This record gives sequence, C-alpha cells and structure tokens, in this order.
Amino acid sequence: MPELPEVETIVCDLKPVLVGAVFCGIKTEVRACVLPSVEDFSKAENLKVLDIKRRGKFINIFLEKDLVMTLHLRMSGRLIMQGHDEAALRFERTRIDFDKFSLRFCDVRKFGRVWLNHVSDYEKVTGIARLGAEPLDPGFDFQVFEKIFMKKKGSVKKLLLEQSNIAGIGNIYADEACFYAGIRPEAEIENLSGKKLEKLFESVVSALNQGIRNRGTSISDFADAYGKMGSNQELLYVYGRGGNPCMDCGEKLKKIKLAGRGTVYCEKCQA
DNA sequence: AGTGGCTCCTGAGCGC
DNA sequence: TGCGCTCAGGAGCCAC
Repeated sequence: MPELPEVETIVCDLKPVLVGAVFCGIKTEVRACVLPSVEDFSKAENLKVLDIKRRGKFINIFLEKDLVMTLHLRMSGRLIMQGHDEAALRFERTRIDFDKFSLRFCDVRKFGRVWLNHVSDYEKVTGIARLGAEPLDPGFDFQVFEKIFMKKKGSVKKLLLEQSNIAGIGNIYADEACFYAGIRPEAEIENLSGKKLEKLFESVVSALNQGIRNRGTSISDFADAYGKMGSNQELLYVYGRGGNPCMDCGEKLKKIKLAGRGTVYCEKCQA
C-alpha cells in the first residue's frame, strides 16, 4: 500500500513532467471518488500546473487560478503516466488528462480519491488540515518527536499510524520502524525510556528514508509513475513475514492483530 | 473528548 | 474445476 516513501517516489517522478502541463479533463467510472463532482473539474480545464507537492500520503497538484487538485491513493491506488491513446490499464478507474499525456488512476478497491478545491480551503476539505508533523522536514528532530508523544497514551504502533501525530506512516513502515528500534508494536508509549524513544525516532526516519532510496515497497499494488516496481520489499525485516524466521536471531516471527492491522514482530529482538 | 468498531471495496488465496 | 469463505487495510464516521 502506498505510504510516504511510495507517494514521494511518485511525486518525484511526476514533478519534471507535470509542472507546466495543461489540465484537459477528467473521466471516471467511480463518480463517488471524484469530489466534489466530475462536472466541477471543468473549471480547471486549460489551466497550467504550477507545482506538485506531497503532504503525508496526499499529492497536491497546484494549478493556476488558485486551484488545487488533491489525490490520495489510499490502499491500492496507482498513478501511472500514459499516452492519450494507450488502452486503459488494469483496474483503471479514473483518468486525468493533460496536454501531453494522461495520468491513469488505477485502484482495485476504489478507496482512492481525487479532489478539486480552492487553495483557501483544500486542506480543510481533504483532511490535510488534520495532519501532524512531516517526518522528512529538516525541522523534524527528536525534540519535536518527543513533544508529539508526550502525554499520549496507547500502543507505539497505534500512535505511529495516527496521521494527526506524524503524517505518512502506514502499516509497513510502522512495523519496520518498531523492529529497527527493538520495541514491541504493542508497547505502551508512556512506558518507553527516553533512550528507547530516541531510538524509535531514529528508526522511523531511517525506515522512511530507506523506502525512498529503494523507490518504494511493492508488496502487491505499488508501482511508480512509470508503472515500475520498487525494491524495498526485498529489505523488509518483519512486514509480511509472520511465521518466517527473524533475519537477526532466527526466532519465528510472531503475527498479531493490533489497532485493527496485521502486525509482525520478533519476540526475542523486540522487548 | 476520546475511542473502538464499522464501513467502503474487490481480488487473491485457500480449503474442500 | 469451482465454489464460498477469509483476509488485506487507510481513513472517515458514528455510537457510546
């Protein structure tokens, strides 16, 4: 599923091609996923793309006339550049046409969303306004991290997954970060020592950066803007490996359900 | 106010 | 071979 590193990969791929392109129209087979409505997007026709930026797992495409197109891939979304005349891709739900190419939004589960809003209210409408810290910002240091989790209650994993704390972490990188840090996902955050919390901070940042370096984790659905797989799945220690031996100690990895998500950890390495 | 659980959705994988 | 069941889960929403 696309998390911060996957979305970052797509945005970096798209940026050089998309900036300066002209929006020509949108077509969809899932009307409920295009907001406020397909018809509403006609007001953006013939407008030029000024910039594209990631925020958490959201993609924001800034257009002329203070309009913003926002996309969220949710669980199974892909965003792939194609020529106008190329056939629809597998599970293609929505196509966003620009003058020189078309962006195909493929999404098995139809959870993905595309919005068009004015810059003055896009953050509120899309939920971006509720996002917490951006973990790749230069200002995101341990002091910031510590402050976020101070006075918070609940399991480490649950808090990492809440987008209002830190934006962009999903199930894969939450499990991996917990493994790096040697912390059990179900550990209560208030019981962590300062040293452990610092280790968790470093682990979160390095798990995300490793994902970006490897152009994302392609477990089942993810592909970059050119339709190519990432390679980070080859470097995962725990996610998706329940029942297999721990790569560090050989112990059988444990799989549980936590915060409603499949969760894998090593009972020996993660105290 | 905060939280747990339900909901959206469909393909893959499995047992029989 | 094919049917039906279970699982995967990001995030909004609602009941308590």
